[in-house]
Amino acid sequence: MALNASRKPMLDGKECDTSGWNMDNCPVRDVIDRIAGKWSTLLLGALARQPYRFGELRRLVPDISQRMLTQTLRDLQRDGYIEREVFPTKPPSVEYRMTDLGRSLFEPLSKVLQWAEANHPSVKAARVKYDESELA
Amino acid sequence: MALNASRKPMLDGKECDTSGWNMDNCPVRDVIDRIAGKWSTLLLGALARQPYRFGELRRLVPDISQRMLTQTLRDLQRDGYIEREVFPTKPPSVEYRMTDLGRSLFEPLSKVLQWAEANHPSVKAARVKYDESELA
DNA sequence: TAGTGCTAGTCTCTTTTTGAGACCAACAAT
DNA sequence: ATTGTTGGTCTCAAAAAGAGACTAGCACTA
Repeated sequence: MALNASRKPMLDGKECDTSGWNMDNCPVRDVIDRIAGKWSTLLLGALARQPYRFGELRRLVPDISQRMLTQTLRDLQRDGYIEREVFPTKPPSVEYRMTDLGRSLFEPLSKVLQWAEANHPSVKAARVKYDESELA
Repeated sequence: MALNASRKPMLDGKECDTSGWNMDNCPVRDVIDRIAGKWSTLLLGALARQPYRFGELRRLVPDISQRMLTQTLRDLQRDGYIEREVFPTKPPSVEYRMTDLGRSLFEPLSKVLQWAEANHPSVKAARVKYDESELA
């Protein structure tokens, strides 16, 4: 197959698809960069099921540091995906729960998660194949 | 609203949903952690449209360093989402194109991207609201 | 024929991000 | 009196990412 020499921009009518992504005026990056963090989807997945308290989330995701848990929760809250409520119990307890916006996001996001679970074997196979061809 | 005191695990039948996410035996994290990178979705979005060469991608995403472009492309290739083909032209040129697995992933992923574009105003509004309540 | 530019990277250095773990105050239970 | 629990913050070390110089071989130009 030859290298496509006549490479035109190919703006195929769909302006809202991936056609306007050249620079940083792109709103998609602004949103995606936040939910693309290492822990964001994980916490969103947990809170999509039910509300959790800080310590519960920490126990649920054992390999997250308190620092990143605090920070990620704050970022998710700032973007409006989760809510934070403080209860005046003896040691004050804090509950995190998903907002409507968060649930609306998690709908398409969960599809990606389901894809990941379903296609994990294919990805692992691709890695093995790549690594074998590399060490040659 | 009171703090939900009787907090049972609430394994509601759906085992494949977000119920098995407690530890690192989770295959979802293994897949998601790779496509959750800062540049992964961006490059996937570009290559979903058409194949591109290294320099073209660099020009398309001006604020990525060559280092991260190389590395991200390699990671995406290793997981089987994209292919790399070298053409023996005078200065050798390299073309990157999406695989069937990559296209299969991009189907649900593009839904999240569409969500991001559609709900960008809501997210920006949530940020403003949060920042205002913080500086108080 | 010397100079310049193009290709797709790599190498090194600096800056940013993340992780590990100590520390906090108040109150409950032992 | 000590220990544990709450939801964090703070500091320091390690890892990751960004910036920019550098490479080789060939084409084009002056």
